Amino acid sequence: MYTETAAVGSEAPLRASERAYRQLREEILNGLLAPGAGLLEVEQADRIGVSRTPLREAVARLIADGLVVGRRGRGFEVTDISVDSISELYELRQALEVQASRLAALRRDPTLFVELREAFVTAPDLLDLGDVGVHQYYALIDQLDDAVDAAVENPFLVGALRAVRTHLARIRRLARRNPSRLRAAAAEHLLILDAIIAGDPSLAAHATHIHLHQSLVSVLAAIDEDSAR
Amino acid sequence: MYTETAAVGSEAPLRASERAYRQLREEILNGLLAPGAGLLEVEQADRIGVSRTPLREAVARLIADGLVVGRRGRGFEVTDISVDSISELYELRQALEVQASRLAALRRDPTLFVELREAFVTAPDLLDLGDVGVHQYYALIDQLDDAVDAAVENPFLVGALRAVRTHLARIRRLARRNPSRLRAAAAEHLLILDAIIAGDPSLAAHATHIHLHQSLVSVLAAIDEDSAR
DNA sequence: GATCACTGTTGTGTATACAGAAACCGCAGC
DNA sequence: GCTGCGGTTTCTGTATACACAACAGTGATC
Repeated sequence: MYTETAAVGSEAPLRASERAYRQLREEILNGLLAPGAGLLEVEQADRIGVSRTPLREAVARLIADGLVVGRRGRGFEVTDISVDSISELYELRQALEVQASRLAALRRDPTLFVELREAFVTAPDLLDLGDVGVHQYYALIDQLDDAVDAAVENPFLVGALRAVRTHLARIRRLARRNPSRLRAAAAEHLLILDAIIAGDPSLAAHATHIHLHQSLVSVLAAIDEDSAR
Repeated sequence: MYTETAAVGSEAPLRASERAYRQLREEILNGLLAPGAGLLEVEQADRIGVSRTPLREAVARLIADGLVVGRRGRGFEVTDISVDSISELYELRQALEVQASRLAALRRDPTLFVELREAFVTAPDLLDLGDVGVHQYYALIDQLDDAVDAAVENPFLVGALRAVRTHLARIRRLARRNPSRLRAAAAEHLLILDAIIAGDPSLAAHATHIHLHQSLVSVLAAIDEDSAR
């Protein structure tokens, strides 16, 4: 469920197992270690520069995260992403995010969300700024996620959401969204924010439902396009 | 280090780390290791009869399960269950089970659920049979859960549900339900089953929502009673 | 020419050794 | 009596050694 990551701010001398975990995780998420790639303990331990003991701990955490599966017999491999698994992930995501939005609308402190709303109003302009703008746009979404998480105040729910977002990050790499979708998404986010600010849980839930539906449709279309190309 | 391989025919020679994991998990779930109990690597490794290496792997998995938290500095401890955390868990559970019921209603093969329905019709009679009957009743609920899981056919969602059920098992120990609640629950389950059999996702969702609401109310009341006693 | 058995190699699973760090205890100082 | 400090002890984090199991390659047999 939630693999506790040590506090970020203080750069204490990182444990070897933590280093191995972060590096492998990073490499899996950004596609450097491709889905289905077979990994061997010794080989990876050697590469990362730690001994097998901490590497094993790292792999155990990755397995718990669902990023890696143990292989019958020998070694382990990076879990692969099928189109089916994307729809499945979104079914879970729907359930969690809808609930989160609902609870956020009930428990939010409006001030933070009002601020975020202002940012989202001007978000579409970011998309004219090229790659940097898109990056800022994604950062804004992360802020929204964080704000919702904080408002929800539920470790179980937030933990489950975090797990989903981990897998989502891999999917995002598969199908880069087009600007028109991002513009539409900004509008949808605005609607969700309005509902949360208004303290209307039902509206927040439905707005989130719609947003995720559109998101899934767009992701699947993008992947379809890519594979047809 | 010998593991009795031939003891049970179907049992493959269990790895030490797996043994340690199962034993610790079991002991946490049935309350033998109380919430907040502080555990030391060496001490536990010694007790279970494995070396520290596999024990550490087991503890890592327990942390991922959320049953255990690393302690600042030294050792680790069993996560404790507050009344707040029960409500929080149910907020997650709501989201997941409602979605699962909805999807089960869409995808179910009716035959299995019709069978289950028949069993649930006579379930209240089990409650007159004392402890054995109650046990059978719980087994029936497990069967329903399994049937829903199978029908949903979504590893992500089912995985999240499994995690929730793990924590649920601990809560069940805190507040044993009274027979009248179990009788009411049987009726609620019947409603859910009917909705799934009818292939009515919306009804299944709402029936599940209600069931879990009642379940939470009853659990909280039971705990309140116990603590007042 | 193909299949099977045997053996060498490689990799995992586990135990253990060692270093560094955090808690504990006692003592001195206020 | 309480608090701050240093030594001691114990525990964790990591590396390494070893045993067993799985795979691959070679040779023998049909």
